[in-house]
Amino acid sequence: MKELTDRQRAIYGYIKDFILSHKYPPTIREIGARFNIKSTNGVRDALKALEIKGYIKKRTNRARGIELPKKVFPSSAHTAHLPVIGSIAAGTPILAQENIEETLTIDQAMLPRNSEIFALRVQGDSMTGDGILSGDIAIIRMQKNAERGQIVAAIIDGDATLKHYHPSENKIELRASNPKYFPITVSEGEDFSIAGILAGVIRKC
Amino acid sequence: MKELTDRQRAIYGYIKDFILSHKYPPTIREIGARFNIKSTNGVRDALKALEIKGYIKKRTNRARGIELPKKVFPSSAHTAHLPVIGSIAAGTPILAQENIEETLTIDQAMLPRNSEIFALRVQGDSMTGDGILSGDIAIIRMQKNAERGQIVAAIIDGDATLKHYHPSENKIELRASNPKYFPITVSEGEDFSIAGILAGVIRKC
DNA sequence: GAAAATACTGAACAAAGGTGCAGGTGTTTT
DNA sequence: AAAACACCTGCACCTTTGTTCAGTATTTTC
Repeated sequence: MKELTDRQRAIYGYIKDFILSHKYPPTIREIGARFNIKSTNGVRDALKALEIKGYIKKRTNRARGIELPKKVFPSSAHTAHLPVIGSIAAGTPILAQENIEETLTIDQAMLPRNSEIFALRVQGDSMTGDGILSGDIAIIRMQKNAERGQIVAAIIDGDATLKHYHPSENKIELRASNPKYFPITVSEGEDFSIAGILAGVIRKC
Repeated sequence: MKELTDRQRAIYGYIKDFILSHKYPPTIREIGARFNIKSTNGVRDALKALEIKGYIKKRTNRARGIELPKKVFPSSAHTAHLPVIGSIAAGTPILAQENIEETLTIDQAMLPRNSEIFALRVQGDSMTGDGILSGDIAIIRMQKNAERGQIVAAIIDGDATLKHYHPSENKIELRASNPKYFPITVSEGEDFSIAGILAGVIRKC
């Protein structure tokens, strides 16, 4: 990649920061205002140079048409944004907007591929035996079924809870890993479903 | 936050995905084209509803003027890349290239500010009492000193280990949180140092 | 059963924002 | 010395894009 002049580097940096913080590119006139360039054409010359040198791309005749090549955002290629669910509002789908507490960005290497993921803030100490503490964020791979013994995010009566899954002939046992809690037994037909299985844990100390 | 109608949710999802993949918001006409809405006003009604319900914001009279609240769209500027240390090669600084196993990208919200960070792959079950299992990645904030009881990454004889820090007058006790391990006692002058204190834990199941 | 909200069509208009042309002044390269 | 480049002014023009007005039909809410 060709060297930039000081002026070009400053303008390029402004564009990059602008897109990162605003989520949309600046207009030619906005760039001009920032650098005291009175004519739109002054900016266009700079953009032309940046495009020739491969730092930006332009969609012609499009408002806010500056694009950066993907490699400028290394993270976006290898990171995933996943919604963190606090509690689940009764009767809503898990990923409904009102359940989303915040969004977390993590490395895709941390996640299983080709699957839908969300994160659940853990409340309570029922799973301390598996190293899952209250306040941890559990990463959940969405799936409707689970195998015996796996840790599942189960929805019971509209509340989400992490437990070991132990199905038997006509009922399902959900076991905590902290011995002070008794297993929960769910009969078929009760308001119960599996939201997904545990794929990871994140804790901020 | 108010419930969305199916139509509104679909349009909202399109806007979100569009911004995520393009780094700029769609125009009213682009949304209309996607949903076969022939009049710009059909889209505007939907956007008006989304704005009233708090899902989007609009910059009036601005091209591509749809914005999402921050929590929906974490900026990729807010991610950090941190080196993951497996074992520590004898006599090398922790962050020496040969110690770095891989690099992890995580949300800066997960990290303490204004401090140097690295990550350590945990070996062994000595800290299970604190929910730290073998294979977990411990996030360490680099600092030379620690307070009594904190979990520190300690370097003893060139090996890194996580333990509770319990200094006394002329020796330092490093305690595991798994009762099957005895405390390690280090006298002053031994080859011992604190690499940092525990700031987080990440586990891939 | 009326009022409000949802979900559009269609047309016209206005502001925002990109493009093109005609220059100008230095500095660097050939 | 000529050519090329970096960096700029000023203005006109035109496309893109947001806004407004008028109207229709259906569903939801009170």
